[in-house]
Amino acid sequence: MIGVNEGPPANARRRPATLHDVARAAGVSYATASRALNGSDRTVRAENVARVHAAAAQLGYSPHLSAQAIARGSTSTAALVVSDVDDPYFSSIAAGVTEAAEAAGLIVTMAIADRSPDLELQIVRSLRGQRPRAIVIAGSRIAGTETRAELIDELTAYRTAGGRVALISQHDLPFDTLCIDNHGGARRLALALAEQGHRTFAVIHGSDSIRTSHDRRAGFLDGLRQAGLTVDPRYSIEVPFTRDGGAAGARALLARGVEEVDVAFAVNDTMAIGAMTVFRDAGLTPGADIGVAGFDDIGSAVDVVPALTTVRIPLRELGQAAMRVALADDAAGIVQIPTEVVLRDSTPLRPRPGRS
Amino acid sequence: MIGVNEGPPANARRRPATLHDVARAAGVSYATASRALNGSDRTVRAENVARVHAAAAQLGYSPHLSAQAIARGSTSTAALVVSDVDDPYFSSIAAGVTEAAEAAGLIVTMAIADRSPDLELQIVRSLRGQRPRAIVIAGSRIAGTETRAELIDELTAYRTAGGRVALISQHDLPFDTLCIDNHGGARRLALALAEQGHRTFAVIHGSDSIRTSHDRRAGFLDGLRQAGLTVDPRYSIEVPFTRDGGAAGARALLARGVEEVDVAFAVNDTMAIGAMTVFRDAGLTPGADIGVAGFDDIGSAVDVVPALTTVRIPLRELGQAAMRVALADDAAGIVQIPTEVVLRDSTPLRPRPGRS
DNA sequence: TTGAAAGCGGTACCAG
DNA sequence: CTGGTACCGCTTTCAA
Repeated sequence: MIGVNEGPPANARRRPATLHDVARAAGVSYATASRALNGSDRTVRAENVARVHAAAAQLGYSPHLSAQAIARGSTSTAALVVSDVDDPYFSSIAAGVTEAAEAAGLIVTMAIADRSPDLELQIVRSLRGQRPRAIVIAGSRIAGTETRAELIDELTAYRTAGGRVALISQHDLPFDTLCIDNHGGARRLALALAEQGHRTFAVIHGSDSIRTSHDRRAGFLDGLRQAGLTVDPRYSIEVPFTRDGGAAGARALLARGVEEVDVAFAVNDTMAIGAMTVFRDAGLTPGADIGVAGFDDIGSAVDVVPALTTVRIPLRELGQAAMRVALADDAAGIVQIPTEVVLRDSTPLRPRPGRS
Repeated sequence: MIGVNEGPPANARRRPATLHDVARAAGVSYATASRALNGSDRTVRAENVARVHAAAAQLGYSPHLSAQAIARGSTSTAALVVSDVDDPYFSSIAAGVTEAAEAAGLIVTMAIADRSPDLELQIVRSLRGQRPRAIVIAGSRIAGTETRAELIDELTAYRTAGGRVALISQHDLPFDTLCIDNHGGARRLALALAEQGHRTFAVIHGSDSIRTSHDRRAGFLDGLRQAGLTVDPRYSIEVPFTRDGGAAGARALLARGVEEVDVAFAVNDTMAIGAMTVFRDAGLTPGADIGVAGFDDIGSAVDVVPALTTVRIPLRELGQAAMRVALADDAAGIVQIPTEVVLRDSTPLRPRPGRS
């Protein structure tokens, strides 16, 4: 068939076939082979196309993407930065981002910033070298970080060079941003709970320097205020923004006496779930003795018992939207992602009897 | 300072700075700039190094990784293929893989095969063009897939060209593979449950064409056999290998009558959790009226109520090990990843009273 | 220690 | 429609 019979034994470690090899094997010129294989406008005789493809298959040719990138001046890569894939919040977003990227024919490069602004900056720097078509960053920006300015510089340089960036939930940076309506969602949650008759609340939250935590807490308090209610400062507990933080918050709450509390609102679902476990271990039945609510609606929110009342964020869609915004030609500015209150069994329909 | 003052307005869309620009700005030659910035052996006068670095910073220079890759003949990328990131099993693995890759200074490219062997093949093909240093594939291979041979071809070509591959849990392919001890883990689980006094079991499993499901079921039956027990075929239920599949399995079980069943073993945790929810909705208390056990020990296994008895796989470590194996110089063959039975509250310490 | 220049694998323009 | 060839951005001999 095709004349390829020189070379070392079949399974030796061998330099991958180049376009040159393919062209020679097919008996056509370099340029023709290129056109037949990856050319945009096909002006190659059918017979030659066939020969080239046959040769390529025979040789196991795979176009060198880096070489293409350099020759074409653009890559087929998009980059994603998350704080931690092994967290349902981020993994759902990552799934969405990846879907949208693959739909656009892009390979996605993922980096994990491990909740460290320093690492995040370093990652963006190194990612920039890849010349991805877009960079999507999902993470909980920490207020007043020193690296903020440097991150902005880096992203600005990237964008100036033609790159596109989209941020998830880091409002205050000058780039297209998808904002979750943390404040509004938490506010509506508070109103819904007040409507159910709950009167006494605890808030288990992270540091106010974590914007997300701050906004959710503020929104919740706002909602309560709207309903003519407040939270006793004793019941406002700051802990790490994690499952174990939520558990610690619940323990702190127990120590301060929890008889009065109708509902403990934890600013994210994993914290709420951690808290629920602690309450249960202390002999309380969540949803009966004490209500618990979270935020995010991660997958397992429906699998815990009782199912968790929360504020739903369409995480996967959010990820998709982020990549689409990044890839779009025109700037999107701030895109608000709506949230939705989901009342489940972890907050009883009525507060415990004997209350006002 | 450094003489850069031609060019369009500052924030226009501008071609990213090249090494050439940097060299000119620093007043040194192209080669010197290269050496100062990314050269391995530094034989550049300190003063020039400083000038070059200053110019690079000034210009926001970022080395073009594709160009480096092509010039050096090797990339700084590793690739990961998973079935679905938005699944705690895979996201934990992905976290581990990424950790190990970043530790090795590699950027990771992640693709999602969506549990489709076709897509998986297509992904590997396209990934090969990236010339990653290693490809790690985590997915549940489906027996007798037509694409199997093509996948082997593709990976073989990749490896022949100097690439390294590691597979997670797809025993029968001729590449380094990390195998989870599914059979052994399930067997030991069965023995442990038998030891607790349980006698009647149900198995909720996926299609036998899913290797993982098959092995776990077989192992479980083996363990029971060792304990002189069997599973009534009526209680062996085939459903999709997903959470909803588990739920469906539980419903089927309820329809067949569940009074006799001491423990329902679902071949993975998400299935078990789905089943547990169905049992509860049917008025049964998991862990009291019926035992439930799973496999994997995903993060939420401890947060469901009752906490789930399962077989623990060190998922994150598994991911790390996979990348390390892939990156290592010498072939590892088959690496067995041990599993560990974890008895929790979802399987009561003793079977219900009134049983033998 | 430095500069010039030959690649690396492809793309795309320009004549034939 | 096809072949020749000038790049793309960077690394790395090879001389100077």
